[in-house]
Amino acid sequence: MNVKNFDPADEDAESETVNHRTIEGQRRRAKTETKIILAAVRVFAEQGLDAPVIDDFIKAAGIARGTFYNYFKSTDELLRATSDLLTEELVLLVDEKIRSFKDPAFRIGVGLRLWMRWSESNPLWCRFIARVWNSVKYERPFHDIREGIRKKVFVAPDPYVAWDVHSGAVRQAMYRLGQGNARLGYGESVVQMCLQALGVSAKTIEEIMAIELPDLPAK
Amino acid sequence: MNVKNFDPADEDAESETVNHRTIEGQRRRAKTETKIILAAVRVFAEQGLDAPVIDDFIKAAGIARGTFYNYFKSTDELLRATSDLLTEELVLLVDEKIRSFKDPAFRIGVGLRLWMRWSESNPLWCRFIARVWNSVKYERPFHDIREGIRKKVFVAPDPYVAWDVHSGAVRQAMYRLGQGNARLGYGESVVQMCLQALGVSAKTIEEIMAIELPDLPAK
Amino acid sequence: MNVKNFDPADEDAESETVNHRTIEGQRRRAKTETKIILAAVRVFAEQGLDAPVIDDFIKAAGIARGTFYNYFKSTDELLRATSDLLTEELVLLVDEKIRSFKDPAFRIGVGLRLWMRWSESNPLWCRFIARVWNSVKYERPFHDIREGIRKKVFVAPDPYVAWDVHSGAVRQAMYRLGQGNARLGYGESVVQMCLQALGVSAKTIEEIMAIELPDLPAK
Amino acid sequence: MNVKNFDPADEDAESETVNHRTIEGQRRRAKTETKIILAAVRVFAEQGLDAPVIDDFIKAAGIARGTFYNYFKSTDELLRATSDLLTEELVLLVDEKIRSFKDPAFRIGVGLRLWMRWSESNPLWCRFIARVWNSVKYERPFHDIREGIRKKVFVAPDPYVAWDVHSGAVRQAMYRLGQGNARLGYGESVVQMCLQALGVSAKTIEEIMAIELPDLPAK
DNA sequence: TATGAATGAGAATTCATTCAT
DNA sequence: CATGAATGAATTCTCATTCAT
Repeated sequence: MNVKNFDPADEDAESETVNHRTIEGQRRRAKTETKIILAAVRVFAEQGLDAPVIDDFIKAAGIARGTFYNYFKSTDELLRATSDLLTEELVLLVDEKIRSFKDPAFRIGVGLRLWMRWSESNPLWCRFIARVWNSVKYERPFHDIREGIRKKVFVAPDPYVAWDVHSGAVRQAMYRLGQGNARLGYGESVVQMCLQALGVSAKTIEEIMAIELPDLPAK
Repeated sequence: MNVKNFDPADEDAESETVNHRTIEGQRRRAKTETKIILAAVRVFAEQGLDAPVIDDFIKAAGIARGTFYNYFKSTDELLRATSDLLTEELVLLVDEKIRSFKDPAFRIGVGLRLWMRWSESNPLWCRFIARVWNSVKYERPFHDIREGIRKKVFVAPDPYVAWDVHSGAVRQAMYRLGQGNARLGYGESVVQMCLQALGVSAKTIEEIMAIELPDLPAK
Repeated sequence: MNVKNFDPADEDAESETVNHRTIEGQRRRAKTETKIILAAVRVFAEQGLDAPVIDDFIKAAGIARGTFYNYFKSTDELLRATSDLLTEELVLLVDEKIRSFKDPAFRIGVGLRLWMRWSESNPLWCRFIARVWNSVKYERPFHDIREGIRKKVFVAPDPYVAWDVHSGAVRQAMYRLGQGNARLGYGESVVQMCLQALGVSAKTIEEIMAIELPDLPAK
Repeated sequence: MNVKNFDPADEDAESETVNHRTIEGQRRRAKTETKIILAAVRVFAEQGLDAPVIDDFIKAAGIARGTFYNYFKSTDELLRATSDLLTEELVLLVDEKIRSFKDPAFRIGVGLRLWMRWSESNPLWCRFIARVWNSVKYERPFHDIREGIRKKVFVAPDPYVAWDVHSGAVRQAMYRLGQGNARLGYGESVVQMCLQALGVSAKTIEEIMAIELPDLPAK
């Protein structure tokens, strides 16, 4: 999770990102490309981001060496595509479910609860996402945090610090879930502490946690 | 004083020679190892943590190809050793400075302030530590957090979640400082938010932040 | 004639192309493997069986460094493959020529005479075979020996001992011929003594030695 | 087992060899040298003759790298020394026990029986000896064979062929015993077949096998 | 003599990339 | 588009040998 830099200028980054994603989504349905990316998820999750070599991907995908180069010029490009695909789905889903909340604390809180629920049922996904964390592009929460600070819903010296603390905590939670040794209810506890970190009052936290979550579609 | 053996003839020239050789050997060994690690710091600084190859290290250290393998089996092992050396120093320093605080909130808070101050003047060090974060052995803060929760100084569902949120936030701060684009005072802000995350009251946070830090020895 | 499928449309261009690619690939693969092995024979001949390094083989075969590893993991594996190729030829030849003899003594005797004649004109081949002796798979002679003992044609406590004595003697003969300092008629003498070792009567030995051998194809 | 060449001139080789051995035996008592050689036996037996590197020997012997070079210039020199030491003991023993037999068939037969008995209780020794076979210097049996042929005790076209067949058979027996899967009485059977190979009559073989062997000193 | 750190030439191995089919 | 054999630069790793202590 990375806010590119400390320059608060690019307000419209979000809409562009969404647009980009949709188009990519279309193009990517091509059978072979999807096959490669899906195989890549496993490979990256198992071996990390630097270790795997092209051979690992083609074996996992069951394609020929040359075929790989018809789709990706390097493992790095594949990594980016994989990361995009895996994030896209959840990001769109979460953003849609929380659109109706006006209070940024509720958007952050409920959004994170949805995120954690998804995560808890996909350790492999967590392992992957924890590894690529700093190159994942997902800026909505940052904007919520900024808005929350402006509206005194959150207590923080500035939105960048708040974002780092918040996203760092979530990333570590992803890592933990990826290891598979988190206790039951771990995700909800993480959400509570993240809200507490943002200075949300105990009462509001309680309200947020009481909201009944909508069902997520199965992965 | 305990004299093992009354007969001085038993300690002949041979055994003294052997002893001398052994000690001398150990000294030389330690010297070379340090030389390699110190050179590695430079190399990692210049090239990043993944790029350098063994050739880079031996050139920087001014040693022979084979000598490298007498000490480390891979660049990864070297990275680990380097990190250990770099961490050890700060860990000892911090632990010593905060020993006198009885309140775990103060130990965590002041300890983290010292940690951040050091970090802010060593971006390279931050890149290192962010990279090897999950294999760094530093358990004192976890014990402080557990104690703090028990004593109701901290508010958290359980110490493991609190630790994940806390350490995740710090790690992300390390990453940010390693990038070199944090604003002035970033470190102190991170500390405040970490304390807030642990449920420390605003007043206590203020007290902790008001404590004048001792000077750290220059790196 | 069996036509699997009546509808010729099922076999579209794609599958034919794939099939063609596969066959073509296999052909090329076999060609390169043969090229490497044939070059290896020369290299082993010039340098002996232990000295040559991978570089020697790739230079002799005129292939790239990496290509070698597409076929063999080590020089040892190459040695084995080379020996297999070289043995196979003679084994098939000998077995075919002696098939008509009903008496195991004649099969062993004539087979060995053919083997020795071939050996005497190929010292290099002898060095090879002596080197890999214990991993050569050639079981026909053992079966002949067992049958011979059962039929009282051979005199031996048990077929395993007989086989060890017999094969040890032949192996040593291979070694001798590989050294290149055997006298004229050495091979025939070895055959006589091997038959004598198996307890064949002088008269039968004489008969076996009197048989005119068919020509062997030139190597 | 190697008779250097086909030139029957060096009649006095034996006495020189014995003399040489005795002197070597004295020199070799030096503690460290013996330690190295004894360790080398294990190493060679386990790894073969080409595979082991100096590191293997110094680890097995528990000495320093440099110390090795105070005694041997190369692994090859060590191999020769090891081979000499291991052969020497048995060779002297056997030669002494059979000195009284006037008939070369009895010398060969009883000598081989002693050799096999020793071998059957030392699989490690067999493995080693099988590997170095062709560089072991032991010429007494060759002289016996030559004498036996001259005296019509043995039936063979010439002593060199007889020697090859004989020594090849024994070597293979060493290999078999080294594998540890020979049946009880294997050694005696090998002796019988070796005598049969040399054309000794069934009756004489029986006599030779009936001789009660003297005890061998424990290894 | 014994030690073991240091050496560096040389050998083994990997792996991204090309390309004819 | 798919295939997979071929490539060779880059890198890793081994190991006999030296030498100061």
